[in-house]
Amino acid sequence: MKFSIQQSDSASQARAATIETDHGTIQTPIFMPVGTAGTVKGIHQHELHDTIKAQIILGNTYHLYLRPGIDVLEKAGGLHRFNGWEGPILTDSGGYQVYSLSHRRKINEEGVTFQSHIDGSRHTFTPEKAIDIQRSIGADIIMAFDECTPYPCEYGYAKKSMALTHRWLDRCCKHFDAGTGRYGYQQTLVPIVQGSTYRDLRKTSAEVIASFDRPANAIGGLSVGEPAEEMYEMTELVCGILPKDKPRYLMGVGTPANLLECIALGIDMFDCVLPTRNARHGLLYTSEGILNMKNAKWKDDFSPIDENSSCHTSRFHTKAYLRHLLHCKELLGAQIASLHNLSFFLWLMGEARQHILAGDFSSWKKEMVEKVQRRL
RNA sequence: GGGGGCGCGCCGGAGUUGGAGAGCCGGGCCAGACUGUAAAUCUGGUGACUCUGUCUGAAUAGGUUCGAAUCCUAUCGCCCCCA
Repeated sequence: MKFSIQQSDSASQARAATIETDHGTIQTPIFMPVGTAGTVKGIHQHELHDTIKAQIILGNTYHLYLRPGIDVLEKAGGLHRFNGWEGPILTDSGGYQVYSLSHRRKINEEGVTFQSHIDGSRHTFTPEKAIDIQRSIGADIIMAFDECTPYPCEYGYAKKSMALTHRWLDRCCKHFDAGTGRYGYQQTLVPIVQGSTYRDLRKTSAEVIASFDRPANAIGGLSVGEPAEEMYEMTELVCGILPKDKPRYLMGVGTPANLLECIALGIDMFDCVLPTRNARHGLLYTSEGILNMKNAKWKDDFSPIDENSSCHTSRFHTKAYLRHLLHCKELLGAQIASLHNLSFFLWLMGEARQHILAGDFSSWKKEMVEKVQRRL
């Protein structure tokens, strides 16, 4: 991985940069669509490439390990070959499932034993195993195995959990550095800052993570229910400690406004299920604001879904038609809405980059944050 | 034409065989939630009103009764059987 900054914003911590991987170059700031089970739900690979202009997508270690299974992915020649996405892939390590599936796992020093949400079978994920699985999946960017803590989280627990995540990181790095990629291209391990919403823990964690001196760094454990202001506060604090000359990835964030605010704090990479999940549930993000496409008021509104969209489909189809599809639970409704939201998120990142390069990011951001939060 | 059965909420079903109902389960409809995806999911609302309460309500109109969705009569509608 090679990180090059083209332009740093003078009025904020925002920067426009590139991340080079063996599967292509990523222009930052970037939003990475989430493809948990080897697919960005409802989106075809050619749409990811041509319409949405995705530059990198996610996969998930826990989910891909359970299905289709690592043996299948290895036989396929890795996830890129398996799903036909030729760009870069980042895999989450399963650390988020420690949080989201907390009622079906047990955690100890060695690792985490999950009881499968599919068939109830038990599977132990150690830091070493999480690395091995991600090696086999063939992700370009591999995440360290961590514990994503819930919110709210008691100070004592947050501190112990953070220390455990740090010890696991040490094991991840040793195991990763002792191995090699299976498919002939470079893989990069990225460590994750934890520490819940406590300033002193976040500071400590950021310092520890920075000291590992990996090619990129991530911030986890946020956007789990805390107020946005707390998320910004922690992000700002951590960005002030993580090295400037390496990409910073804020995991699981967020809304369009969250993305813009966090770009200003120095974040380069984001991922979030919001654009795809909310699309399936009828919520659309546009440059003019948020609209719930299922609302009765769109019943006979024959104007385009979003006349300003970079996505042809959103300019071609009407609100009334999309509302109809969503009400009927027609698959095409979820597809169109997902295509729209992801197109918007990627467009927004592209605009942010252009304004950083042009030197007017901060004024543009202020105006945009207000617009994207309006309810239409 | 004769005989039998059944009519309650926007729809379907359950239940009610003289005594408690704005009320069970689905669906629809109306809103809301969703942030490294157990999520095409989940939550709430859905008679009216002057709304912490009050009123109306079991096809329609009468009747019996202390009391009727329940019993009786008529009318209307739907379903089944016979001709």
